[in-house]
Amino acid sequence: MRDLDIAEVARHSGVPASALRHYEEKGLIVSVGRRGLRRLFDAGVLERLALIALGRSAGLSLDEIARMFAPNGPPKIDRQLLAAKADELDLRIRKLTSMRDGLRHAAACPAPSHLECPKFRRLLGIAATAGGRRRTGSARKRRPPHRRPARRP
Amino acid sequence: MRDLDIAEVARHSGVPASALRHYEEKGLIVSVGRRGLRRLFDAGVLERLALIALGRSAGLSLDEIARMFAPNGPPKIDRQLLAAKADELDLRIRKLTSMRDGLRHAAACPAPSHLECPKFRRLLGIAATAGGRRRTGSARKRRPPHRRPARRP
DNA sequence: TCTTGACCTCAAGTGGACTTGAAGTGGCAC
DNA sequence: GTGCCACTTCAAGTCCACTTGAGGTCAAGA
Repeated sequence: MRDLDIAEVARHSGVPASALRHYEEKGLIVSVGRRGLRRLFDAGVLERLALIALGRSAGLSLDEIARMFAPNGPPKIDRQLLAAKADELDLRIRKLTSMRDGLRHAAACPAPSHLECPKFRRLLGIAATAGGRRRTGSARKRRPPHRRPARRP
Repeated sequence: MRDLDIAEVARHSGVPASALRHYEEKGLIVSVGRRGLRRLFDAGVLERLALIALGRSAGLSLDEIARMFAPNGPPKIDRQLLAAKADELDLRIRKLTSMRDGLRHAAACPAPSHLECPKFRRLLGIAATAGGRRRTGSARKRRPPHRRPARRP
């Protein structure tokens, strides 16, 4: 199979060229050369992109996906990570399912005010406990703060 | 019930004060006065915050949630929006479910390379079609671009 | 009266995954 | 030979829901 230039890869995969460059920068894909300035990719990149799409829709970050790929070789998938992600997904699915059911009910509930409907109130409870801060405040890199000139009195 | 100051609301609701200020700025909650500088909230704000949490975990943006609240009155919930969000959730649940199953399989699959496993390859197909760009490129506000000085030859 | 410290405001930072703009470059058709 | 134009690079913009920092204020306790 002939190598594909970035436009061809974009066309075949549906991934915009800017995203492809971004993936390359992050080490998720590798170009095999150039034609002029233009990147050339091995046809195998399409499979790799499918794999990336898979990871993304499973909720993996690009960094996590990158960790699954050996530097240049074939994907070396970490089974433990996979299983853990599956469990995570399972939890998310269950939360979303109660949300969906609650929402459906709320959309159809005849109670004059939702706050008077016991089902709705239960939903509120679910949201409060199961709902989530997504940002878990974990290990965030900090940058030096900005300064503002002192206010004149 | 006595009015609550922001710290009390934060304590009772689990929502950080900075977020409460943010919500007030966005019009999601309203403070009923001040004690000194300190915001005071009606106790009803707690119910409202539960409602907000509900909306958030259902995938609504703060703006969407704001639209559900009458300027000052009780929540006026848009049943159509709710139903639509429920459908959206349903779709997401289904995607996540195939992902989860695929992931589980991949974690256990004995094939030497995942790419050789038919199940895994099917999963790749799902990811490619069902997977998603979340950013749908819809009506994004643009700001004037930046300029860079011309590069010297 | 003075100190304390939790609040206040405003502006800017943060993460993640890209996208966009401006200016430069080079293969290819003519 | 030359013009086109799709590519290139780099930096900065975008979205969203907050958080953070600096410096200011004031109610309450000592």
